Amino acid sequence: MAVKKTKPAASTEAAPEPAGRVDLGLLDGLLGYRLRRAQLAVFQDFMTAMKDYDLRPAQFSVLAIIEANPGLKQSRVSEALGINRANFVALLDELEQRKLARRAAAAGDRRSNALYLTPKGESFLKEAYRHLLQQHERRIEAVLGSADKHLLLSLLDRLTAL
Amino acid sequence: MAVKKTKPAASTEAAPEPAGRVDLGLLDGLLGYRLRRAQLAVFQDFMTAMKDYDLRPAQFSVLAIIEANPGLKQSRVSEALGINRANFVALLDELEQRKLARRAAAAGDRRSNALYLTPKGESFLKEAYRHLLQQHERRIEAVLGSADKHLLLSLLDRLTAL
DNA sequence: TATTGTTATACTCTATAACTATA
DNA sequence: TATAGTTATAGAGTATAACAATA
Repeated sequence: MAVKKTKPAASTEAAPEPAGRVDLGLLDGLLGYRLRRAQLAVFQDFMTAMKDYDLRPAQFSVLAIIEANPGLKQSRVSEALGINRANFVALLDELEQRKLARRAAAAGDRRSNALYLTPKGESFLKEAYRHLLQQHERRIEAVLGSADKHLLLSLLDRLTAL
Repeated sequence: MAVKKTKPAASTEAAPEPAGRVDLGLLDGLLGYRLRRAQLAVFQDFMTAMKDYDLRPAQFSVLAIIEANPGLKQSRVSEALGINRANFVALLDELEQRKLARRAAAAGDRRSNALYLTPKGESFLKEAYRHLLQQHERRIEAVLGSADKHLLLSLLDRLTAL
């Protein structure tokens, strides 16, 4: 972000700047390492785009699942996202306090909660998603292109089935 | 992993099992979500393969960087891996206690530590990596194939540059 | 007996501030 | 003044155990 230091000064004492690039060694061929770095970069970009909405990836995913499956039981939502049901409680509490989602009585099972978006939650999610497409996914397609993005998605799905 | 429940029993009361699959909704097209699921699956497989070595991904990455860049300063190692220098201290402490890596005086700067693998660390890393190739990367190539794995690596690199 | 939502708890990761010794 | 390593601390994310209500 700042001005690039050219640092051409040839000093007399041994080079104070260590060396050129750091060699990744064995890490270079490991898929997990490259996957992690890419995932961190994408999540960072996601959070930058959602900063004004105060929405983290996990929160967005909960809203998206509820929107697509209104009335789904709490346990099924957390399970679908791979979130421990105990940890899901506080996550949902916050969305409920923000009036984006709500817990309702589930038909036929008084132990369960059926989850729904509030009208505010519906419009909030739609607008957040629109913004996400314009900012975040747009930046991704700028470096990948549409064809390679879909190619990447299919490659990732094969890994998820590991 | 367990036996697949066929559950063909047609009960009289309304279907107790909610529905078929959960719809991912907006999540389906989001690259970040798919990336995260794939990364989690790959890290899980990595940890399974490294269970007997008691080596987590971050620990492996530190050993790999030091092996490829012996004598590199502590701050440069943590920086190369994107690990906060404050958090790197305990990580390195453990590797040093296990006699896999060591801190040495850096030539020309008494503030810095130069990092090296111990002979034990060298052979430990080599063996862990050999096992990783045989178990972990082998399973990955089984679902991806060599060509698609390299294709995936190049796609991921473009994202990391976001 | 088993399941749903919940609380409590602990352990890992990550992020920031501040100290020390050096530069 | 600035940097390298360190400590302390706080916040997320994640995992397990146990409880009450209900099935």
